[in-house]
Amino acid sequence: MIDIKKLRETPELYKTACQQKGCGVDVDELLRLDARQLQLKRELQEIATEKNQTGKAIAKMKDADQRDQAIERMAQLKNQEKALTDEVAQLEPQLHELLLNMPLPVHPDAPVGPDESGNVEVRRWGKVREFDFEPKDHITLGTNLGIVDMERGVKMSGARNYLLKGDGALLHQAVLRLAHEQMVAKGFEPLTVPVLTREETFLGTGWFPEGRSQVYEVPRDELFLVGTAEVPVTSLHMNEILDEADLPKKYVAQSLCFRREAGAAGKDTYGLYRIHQFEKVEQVIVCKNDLDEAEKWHQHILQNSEELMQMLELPYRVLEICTGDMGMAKYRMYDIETYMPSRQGYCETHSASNLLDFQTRRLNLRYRDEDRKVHYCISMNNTVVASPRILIPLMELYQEADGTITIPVALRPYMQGKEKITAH
RNA sequence: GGAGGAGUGGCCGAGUGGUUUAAGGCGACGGUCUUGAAAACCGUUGAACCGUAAGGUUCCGGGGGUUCGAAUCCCUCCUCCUCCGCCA
Repeated sequence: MIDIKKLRETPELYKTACQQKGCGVDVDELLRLDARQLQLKRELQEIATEKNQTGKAIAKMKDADQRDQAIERMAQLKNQEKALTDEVAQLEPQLHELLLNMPLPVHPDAPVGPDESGNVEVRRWGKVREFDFEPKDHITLGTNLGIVDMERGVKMSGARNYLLKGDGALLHQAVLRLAHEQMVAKGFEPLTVPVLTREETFLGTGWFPEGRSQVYEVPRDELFLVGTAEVPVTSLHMNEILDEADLPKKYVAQSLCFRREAGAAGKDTYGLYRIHQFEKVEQVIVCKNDLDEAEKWHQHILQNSEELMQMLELPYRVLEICTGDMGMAKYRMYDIETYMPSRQGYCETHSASNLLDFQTRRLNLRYRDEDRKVHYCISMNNTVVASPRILIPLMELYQEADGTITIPVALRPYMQGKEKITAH
């Protein structure tokens, strides 16, 4: 949700944002409805004032005629009020709809571009391994080693489902545990959060209405399965006013994530890349409303994830996402892409977004500063690691000619010191 | 799943249709006093919106209704508590 006051002051800024992001709404229409709505509210307020006064007067009236007159006046006022209220009731959902779909203007340095082709590579780390044998893909490797089972996953749950077994399951847990421990060591507060949450958490974090089709519903209980812990973690303090002294809130949460992948039919159907259920360690920071400070934390959460990739010795690159590819809610966004041999390139494994006060406005998440003034917080988030997607580069880059997989040094403590995954 | 009870400001808590402008207390903040502190006393102490301002409006868990008038009465949803059942 954008700030309607800012929109009134600088509509051009928002028209630009709509253009740059290739989404959004008719700004002039929104302003027209907003002006009408303000006018109606003003008139309603005047009526309410007179109603209040008249109501109080009636209580003190002794004269019956006078009293009847006042009551009749009240009836008139109520009729007027009804007419205006009806118009507001008609106007408000339209206005709300437009506001919900109004994109957030971006950081001045964010690259402008129509789609992913406009994303800008910021840096690369690590050397992509050159194989002196024909490398296998993660499914072939995993199936041969008995650590990945796609067939039975599909048997039980349909396409895009899988299961991990033995050292595969352990490797999955090992990555998550390493990531989680690193974040706790950096001072992030660990949370376990609900993965079934209410609609308002999805609306508040900006997943709804746009991404509704991506989310599994449990209609009987009016709950939804989260696609990321970002939803419950960012919603944690919704409708609260925090103390500035308690900011920033730095949270890390590991959770299951569920995605329907509607509209992705036929895309990335092979392997563990695009699947319905996975596990993710997510970092979320809620800080005060200061652009410089937010930028600092945004870089911080990006760096945290890069450090983990470096511990895992996986080659990656950092992309700054351009306007057309970042989504309406984002102010600035980086992806980390990790090299995946079977996909012959760098593929997204992390996404670091600074959303400014876009989510916090929807969530009504605020803080009180030293002068006791109330402001909306700024929220941002980044993947620490998501598995099994990260197992793709891990298995493929660490494979040996004999079909075994060397376990990265950083993960060995989480796998009973084991160095290699072999068939048995 | 069944049966009861309850939601009022940062917290506790009064308020069963109109002098409520939500009493009173606690906490917090400011002041007086003090070398400093404590105590005592005095004062301040929610949010959103409209308005240049004065001021006004809305909010007593959410939504709807009754009434000239609702924190108060009715409906509904949510949340919490107690007991029973089930359960990792």
